[in-house]
Amino acid sequence: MCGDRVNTMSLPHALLGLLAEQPASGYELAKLFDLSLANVWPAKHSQIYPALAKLSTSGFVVASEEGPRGRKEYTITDDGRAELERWLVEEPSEHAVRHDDLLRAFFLWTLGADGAVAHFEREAADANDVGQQFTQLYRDVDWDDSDAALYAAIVLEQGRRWSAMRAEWSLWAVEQINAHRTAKTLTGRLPDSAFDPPAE
Amino acid sequence: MCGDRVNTMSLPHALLGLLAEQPASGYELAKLFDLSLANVWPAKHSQIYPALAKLSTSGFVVASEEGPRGRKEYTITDDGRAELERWLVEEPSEHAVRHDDLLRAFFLWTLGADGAVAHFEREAADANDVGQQFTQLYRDVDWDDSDAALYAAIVLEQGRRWSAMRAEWSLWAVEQINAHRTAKTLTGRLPDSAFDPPAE
DNA sequence: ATGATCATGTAAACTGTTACATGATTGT
DNA sequence: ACAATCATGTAACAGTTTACATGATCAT
Repeated sequence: MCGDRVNTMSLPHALLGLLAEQPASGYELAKLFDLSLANVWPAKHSQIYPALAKLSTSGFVVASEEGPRGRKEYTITDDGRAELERWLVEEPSEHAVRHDDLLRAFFLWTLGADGAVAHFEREAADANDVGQQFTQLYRDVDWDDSDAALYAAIVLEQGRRWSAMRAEWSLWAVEQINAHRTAKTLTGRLPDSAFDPPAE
Repeated sequence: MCGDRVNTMSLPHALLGLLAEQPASGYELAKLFDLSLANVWPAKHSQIYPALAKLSTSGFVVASEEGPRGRKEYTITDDGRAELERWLVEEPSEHAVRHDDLLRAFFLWTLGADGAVAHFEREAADANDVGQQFTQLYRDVDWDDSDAALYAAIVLEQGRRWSAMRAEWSLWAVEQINAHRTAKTLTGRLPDSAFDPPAE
C-alpha cells in the first residue's frame, strides 16, 4: 500500500524476518532475539517495541486487538514480505563490522611478547569454549524439518567455524610472535606462510 | 595525573593505540583509520576530533602548539600509555558483533532454495574477492621490522582466514540446501557433518 | 588562478543501551 | 501472599554517520 522502504539499518528487517515465519508479540520477538539472534543481531525490548510501532504505521505489519495482558500480536503483511525480500536481494550487505578483539590485537605489541602471547593463548581457549557452546546449542535445539530451521543451522555452523578459525589463528599468532622474538634480530622478516592464496 | 578511566567503548583506546607508536594530528589519525583500521574499527574525522579533545582534557594525550594549517600534534602521555595497557589487559572483549550478512542468511529461506543458492554463490565469490584484496594489501604494505608491523600483519591474516572461512562456508551452505531440497521429503534430517567438534 | 590536499571543527539525525516505570496473570 | 513471568512502554544517555562549514597551503 505505502511503499515506505525502510532504510539501511537492519532491525526492522530482522523483525519482518521473524514475523515471516509466524505472528508474534513484541515480548515474544524480544525472546527470539535472545535465543536465536543474540550472536548475530542483538536487540532489546526497548528498541523492539518502537520499531514494531513504526513498521505498523508503515503498513508492513498489522497489530491484533489487545489480548490478555495488553498483549498485541503482530502479523506480517504482503507489503512486509515484499520489503523483506527486497532487502534480502537488493540491499548490499556491509560486512564491515566492529571487532574490538581485533582492535586489541592490533595494539598488543605495547604489552611486550610475553603479554601478547598470554593474551592470544587466552583467546584460543576462549574461542574453543565458544565453539563448544555452539556445538552444544546445536544439540540442544529441537530442530524441525522447516526451511527456517535449516537456515538457522547454517548460521550456527558459521559460528562454529568462526570459533575454530579464531582458535587456530590465535595459536598461529603465538607461533609468529615467538618466531619474531628470536628471528627479528637475525632476519627481521614477517611471516610468508600467512599469505598463501586462499584455496578456491 | 588524573585517573579518569575511559569507559567501555573503544574509540579513545584506538586513538591511544595509534599514538603509542608515534605522535600524530587528528587528520593523520583519520587517515590511519581508513588505511589500517577500516575493517576493524572504522571512524570518521568528525568523531576523532572531539575524542582527541576529550583525551586531552583527561590528560591521556597532550597537544602541541598549532602548526602550519592550524595543525595540532597529539602525543600520548604516561597516563595515556597506562590507560591503554589497562584496557588491553583488564577490559573484557565483547566479541558480540553485528553480522548483517548472517542476519540475511537467517531469513534466506523466504527466497526459496534457488534464490538462497544464488545468494550463497555470490557470497562465496565475494568472500574470495575480499580475501584476494587482503592478500594484495599484505604485498603492497611496506612492512618494517617493528613489533607494530608484526601485529598489523597478524590482524590482516585474520581477515584473510575469515574470508577463506566465509567462502568455504557459503559453498557448504549451497550443498546443504541442495541436499535438503531432495532429502527433506525422504529423511527430513539436518546435516550431521556440520557439527563435528572443532579440532583442538 | 585554480584545484587538490591539508586541516579542523560543529550540528543534526539515527541507532542502540541502560535505567525507569507500570501493571496483569500464573503458579506455589 | 508472594514471586516469577508476561507484557508494554518511555527517557536519558552514548556512540556513529552524514552533512554543513571554514580556511590555509601547495603544485601546476
